[in-house]
Amino acid sequence: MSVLEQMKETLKEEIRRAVIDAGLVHEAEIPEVHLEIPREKAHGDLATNIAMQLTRIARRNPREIAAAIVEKLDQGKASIREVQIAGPGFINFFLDRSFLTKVILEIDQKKESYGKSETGRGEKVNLEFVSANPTGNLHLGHARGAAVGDALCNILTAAGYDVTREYYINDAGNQMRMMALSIEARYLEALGKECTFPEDGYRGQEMIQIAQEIVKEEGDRLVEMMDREERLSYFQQVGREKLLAKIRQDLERFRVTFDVWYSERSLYESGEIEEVIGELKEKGYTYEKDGALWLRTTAFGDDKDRVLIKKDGSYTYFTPDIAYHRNKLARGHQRLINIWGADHHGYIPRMKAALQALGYDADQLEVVVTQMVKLYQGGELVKMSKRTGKAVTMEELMDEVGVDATRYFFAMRSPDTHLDFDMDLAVSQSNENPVYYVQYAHARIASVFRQASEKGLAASLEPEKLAKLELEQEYDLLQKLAEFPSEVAQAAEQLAPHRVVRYLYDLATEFHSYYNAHRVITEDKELTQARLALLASVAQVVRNGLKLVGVQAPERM
RNA sequence: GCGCCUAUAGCUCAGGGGAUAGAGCGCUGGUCUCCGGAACCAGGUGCCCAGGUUCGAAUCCUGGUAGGCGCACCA
Repeated sequence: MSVLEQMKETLKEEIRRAVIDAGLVHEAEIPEVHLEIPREKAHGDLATNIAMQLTRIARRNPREIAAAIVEKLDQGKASIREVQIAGPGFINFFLDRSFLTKVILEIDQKKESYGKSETGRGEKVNLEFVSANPTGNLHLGHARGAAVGDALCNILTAAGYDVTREYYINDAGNQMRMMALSIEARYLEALGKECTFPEDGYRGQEMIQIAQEIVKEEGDRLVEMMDREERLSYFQQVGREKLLAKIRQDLERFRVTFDVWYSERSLYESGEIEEVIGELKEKGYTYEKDGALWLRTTAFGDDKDRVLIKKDGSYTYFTPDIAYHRNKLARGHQRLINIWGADHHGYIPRMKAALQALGYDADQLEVVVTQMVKLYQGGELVKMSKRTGKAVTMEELMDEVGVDATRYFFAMRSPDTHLDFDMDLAVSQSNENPVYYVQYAHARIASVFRQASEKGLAASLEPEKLAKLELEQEYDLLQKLAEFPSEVAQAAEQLAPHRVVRYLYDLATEFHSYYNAHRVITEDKELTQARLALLASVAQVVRNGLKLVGVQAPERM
């Protein structure tokens, strides 16, 4: 637990005790004590609304209640410098400044671990994201999913969850055949043979490229292959490998890696699909109609029942997916988190229904839906079309915008905002671009340290020296640094990576403001050493925070 | 028609029961003998509409309106 968290716990306990001592209400009636950081600095470092919450039970006006509580409070116990009653009945606490310099020691001690917490208590969480079909390259929307998913994994891990990062490979089903047909057409085309492109084929450039590679590697020997099915199976196999390799390569460049790449096909091979159908039948949630096997998902709030086995005997996409989710749970994950694009959100109720039919709790599956991304370039909306395969690929995005800016821009917004991605802004190396603003804070500090070491100066952690940090802005910075672990924990609880980005931006703002107003390296050696210690802490937290969202913290830029 | 997401400043977005609703961009003016000006400081307008719950609503509920996305024996 961080120093701030410890202090808050102590203070909460102290408030509870004071409420009881004041004889306001019975112990069992006390609601949970909330401590919040007030927006307004004049309202102290921490505030509680407990007096207002108690109005109904204690049947007195909140300011009176607050006064009674304050009277019983032992201020020394929780590093409190001053207590005020304000507004409708808030109790505002002002912290003892010396307490806050402790955060510098804590950061120095924990280094890259500062920000971690135990709120997740080691709970096993499976986070599945991207999971794009191996039928083409990754695009804009996948990039958002990758940025959000990876940041969430990092944040949940930091908050003490045991996270498995997983990619589900849809390598079975119709789309794989379509992929093979598309490559076949491109292959024949590359050899100058007559062919018609399949109507719903994949028209992306990558298909042409793969076909050309195959021509290079195999020549025209596949044309001679008498058995077309055999040929298609070859294209399917090779296409899968090549496309998957490219996906993996793009993701790695984007700094995203997975613990598990789970193949849909393996569920066919292991018999788990048959198994799960058997289980659903056994539990009585299936029925036959029109030659198909249905799952009664309406029993769990879905709009309509869903087909498991089509009348041609094949499975719908849904069926292996049920087996897959069951598999993830069977592997010991208490919690499943999926990152899905908005175009799949209609799928959520049936998946939750299926899990309930299997006897699981609907809440064990949480789906973070990332809304659509609109790309703007030169002030114009960049049009995309799935049908023609014309779309901005993740690779192009990385080439043009860069990984840092792309990841920052996606992580910066709440997943459920409909995002306007301004490429000109993301590319611009100017003050308009928020990525550089945060990175610049880090580079600037690194620069100060280079200057300092030339002069033989280094940070000092001696309490007498740290006590020289007496400016209001230094105090604010220290407090901001102290909040970092709970910010991360909150981002984890709310599955909201943008909170971390927000925090970093605010921290950078406070730092830049401070840096502009005060010199770090001065004639006063002890003060210089103390300020260097403060800056080292800021740099460490910026680094740790950027790491969570997958953005680099440069020493120079 | 039904479902999900969204609606906050000119634009892009935070805030999601509490005290005077914030930030960036853009606009205007200012800071620089000094550690990196990709910086800092100052200045303006705003919670889609109507009801309801509450001591208190931008926040929760209901009903509208507008936009996005879904509504397959496709994946």
